[in-house]
Amino acid sequence: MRRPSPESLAELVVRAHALCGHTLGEVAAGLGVPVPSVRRSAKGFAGQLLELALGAAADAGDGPDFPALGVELKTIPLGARGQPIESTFVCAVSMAEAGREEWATSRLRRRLAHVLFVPLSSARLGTPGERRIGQARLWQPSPNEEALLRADWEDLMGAIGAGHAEELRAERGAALQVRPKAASARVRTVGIMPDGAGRVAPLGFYLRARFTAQLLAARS
DNA sequence: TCGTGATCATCT
DNA sequence: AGATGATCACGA
Repeated sequence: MRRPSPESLAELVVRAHALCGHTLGEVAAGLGVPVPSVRRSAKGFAGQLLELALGAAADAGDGPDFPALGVELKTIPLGARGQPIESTFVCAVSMAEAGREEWATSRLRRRLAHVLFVPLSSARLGTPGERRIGQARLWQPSPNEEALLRADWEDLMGAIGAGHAEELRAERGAALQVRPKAASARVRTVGIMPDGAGRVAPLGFYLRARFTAQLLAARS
């Protein structure tokens, strides 16, 4: 089912471009993978199918999806007008270590160092199998983009590290935002309260749709 | 249980 | 309509 790993960036891009114009149903059939019939239960299906199709590592774990290339894979749902319509999950916030982590070695910076964005029609426009893949784009943050991400990251992690995670709203941040990221709203994990360690709701970093729209529009 | 893959459901 | 907060599936 899973294709072999690409040996170069060029090979990865060729493979991604070969998928352009095809539906998830077509790709799944080629790999012998069943397509979920219930949309509500199909969250994550697009990303996982493309991992198989492009030969991402089976257990990337904390590392990039393509370890040999240092590249991360992200799918981007597009609305009828071709614009991203959802934010993009990047990684979990290290709730317990928010005060000690540094930008240069941060999980978020590592994950966004080199990304293959694969746009595809939104799940809201059809069944999972009908979703159509678009033109992939390999991206690395420009100095400007990195400065923007860093400023947001330092602001948000600063607040979390100071014990203000519970007061953070999704409105905070220009390119990034933090939002709940858990199986349910009742989940708690070890984090930082104003007076020390405590139990807090886990958060995740997301790229705002208007930020991904800009980077997809920029010329390679 | 947590992190990664995301989208859903609802409120404004 | 767009964004926020909540939720679903899966593997280690």
